[in-house]
Amino acid sequence: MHEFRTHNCNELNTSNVGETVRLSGWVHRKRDHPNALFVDLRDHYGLTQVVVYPDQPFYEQVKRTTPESVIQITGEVLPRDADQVNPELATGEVELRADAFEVHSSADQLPLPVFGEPDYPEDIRLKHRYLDLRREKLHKNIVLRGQVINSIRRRMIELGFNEFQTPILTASSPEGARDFLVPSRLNPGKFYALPQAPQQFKQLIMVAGFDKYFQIAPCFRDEDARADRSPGEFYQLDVEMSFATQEDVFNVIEPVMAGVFEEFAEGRTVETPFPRIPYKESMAKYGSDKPDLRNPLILNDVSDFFTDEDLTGFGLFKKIVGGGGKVIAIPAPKAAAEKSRKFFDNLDKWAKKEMQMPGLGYARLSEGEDGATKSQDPVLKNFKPDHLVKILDQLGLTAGDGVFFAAGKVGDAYKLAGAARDVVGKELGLIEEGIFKFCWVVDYPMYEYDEDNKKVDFSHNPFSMPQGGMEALETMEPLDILAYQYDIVCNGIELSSGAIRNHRPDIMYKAFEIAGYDQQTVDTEFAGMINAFKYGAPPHGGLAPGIDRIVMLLAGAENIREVIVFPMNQQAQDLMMNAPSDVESKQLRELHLRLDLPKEK
RNA sequence: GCGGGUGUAGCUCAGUUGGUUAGAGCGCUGGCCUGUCACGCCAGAGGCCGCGGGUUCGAGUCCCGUCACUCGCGCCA
Repeated sequence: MHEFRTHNCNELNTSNVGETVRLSGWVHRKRDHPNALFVDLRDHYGLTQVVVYPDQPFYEQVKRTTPESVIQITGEVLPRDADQVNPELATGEVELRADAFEVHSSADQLPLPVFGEPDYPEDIRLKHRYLDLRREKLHKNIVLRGQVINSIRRRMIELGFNEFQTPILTASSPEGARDFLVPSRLNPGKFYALPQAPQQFKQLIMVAGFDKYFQIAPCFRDEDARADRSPGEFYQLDVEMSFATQEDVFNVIEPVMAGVFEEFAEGRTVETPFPRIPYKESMAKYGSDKPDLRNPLILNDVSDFFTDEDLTGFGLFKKIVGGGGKVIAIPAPKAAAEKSRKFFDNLDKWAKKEMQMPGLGYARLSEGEDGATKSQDPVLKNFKPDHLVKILDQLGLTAGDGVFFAAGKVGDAYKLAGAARDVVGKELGLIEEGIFKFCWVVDYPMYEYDEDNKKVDFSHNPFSMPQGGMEALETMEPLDILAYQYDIVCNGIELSSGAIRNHRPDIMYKAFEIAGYDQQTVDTEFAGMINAFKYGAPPHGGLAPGIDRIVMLLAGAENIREVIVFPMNQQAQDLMMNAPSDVESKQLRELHLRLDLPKEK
């Protein structure tokens, strides 16, 4: 007989009755009765009920065994009487009678219970992650993560992609997010950077002629966390292919994404094909470049209705529009009829508090004595009747409906409107459930105006090919130039960003020139890549869907920590391993570093 | 860096207008119970009410500060 176990805890059934077997696992629950002590024994696979009778010499010892201790039971598999079968359990038709008992490891009082699935404090969960990971939901999420990655890998290999590993210690890049830096011992004063993504490497792999590449790649960015963004590190399905148009990339990746989601959908619908939404349209309709298409609400630019105060009797919005701003309406169908005034006031409060905006206007629509739709709320109260009919007509709203107004500078107004669209949709219960709604967001602008530095800068990825190529760069207004740049969005979560790359040195220099970088800067900052492109580079493109977010969606998790085995907290600390930590001064000396810490408050 | 929320027993939470000895469930310890499977019943142990200051005759409760966790903003080519 095996030293530890002959079966796992999800395995025994009526066919094993009469066999003498051995199980090892954790003490999940105990139920103490005068005639018998029941122990639910748990391992990775499941639960088995062990019954210990009082005539056993180890009876008292088992009774005193603490939950989560690791024990081993050897004994005979017994059938259960029909009225004692537990249909919830795979092993519920049998139980294991303990004839021998051994403790592998006994557990102290637990900082958090394993049994049950209520919420526990995040810091305790993270500090004792190994306990948290024993809990059913989290354990399942992590197993799912492994399965999703296996499925992705299988699909990519079947499509002829080659998986390579790229360096973890690489060079800092001036573009993009803040780098994690690693000091070089052998090169005093110089630093490696952890890759924000294997961006340049994958393009060089194309230049090297490997044609199709993928990698489940670790990426490192020293930026602050969000619910769907872990601090520090995350994984991407990094993909690049040669001689590929944007259409080719879509045709390869869409079935992979849809396939993976279908494989793990468990009854949820995956809508295909993914609609394609130009960036501009996405901003106008959803106030976001990651629209949640489960939400039926569509934004409406009503700025023009507020230009004439004689028609509106409302000066505030006129002022905003006159100053180049926008007034964006968020319809709230049936809200006036079904929700109280508090609902509307709370959204205004939310805009002020959470979004740190001046406020969110609203109007509730009701039927007046003459049968016409009216509003007693400030924004629409003094509208001339004809004018009111026009704006309500454009909004498609009538008595019983509500409407919110986000007003301000163009960027602010759409940002607030987009966020409000999410909140209103949720509050009104309009978000479709049990479905994955994907889209490609396409035609991102190549450049944007950087208000901070008062200059034109790349809006996304400087290595993207501008639509129209060199001619566009030479003839068009920079801010009007689009890029072959695309995102995959699912249920309002940005899953992936990608592009057809700029593989032509001449176009590259020109593109950087427009953003204010001279040729020499390009030559030094992107030396590896720009040099490579001078020796024959294939047209190529790719993308990089976020693995953690894919698993998060499939697991139905609200937070990305729920799909990461050992995540860090919001302050990018690993509470279990105590990272980051102080180091010995010897280590610093070897690295030629001296600390210059901020003064204690 | 900024804004919001939370912080009371090992864990989840309640705690009235500021008023006696701060409670419940789970867990723990002991006892009882003829087979449970979220077993049940009885008893017990367990509290720097996050921390520091203030107001007050009196603070878990009010005020100020601070810390921790978290959500968002900034940031994230």
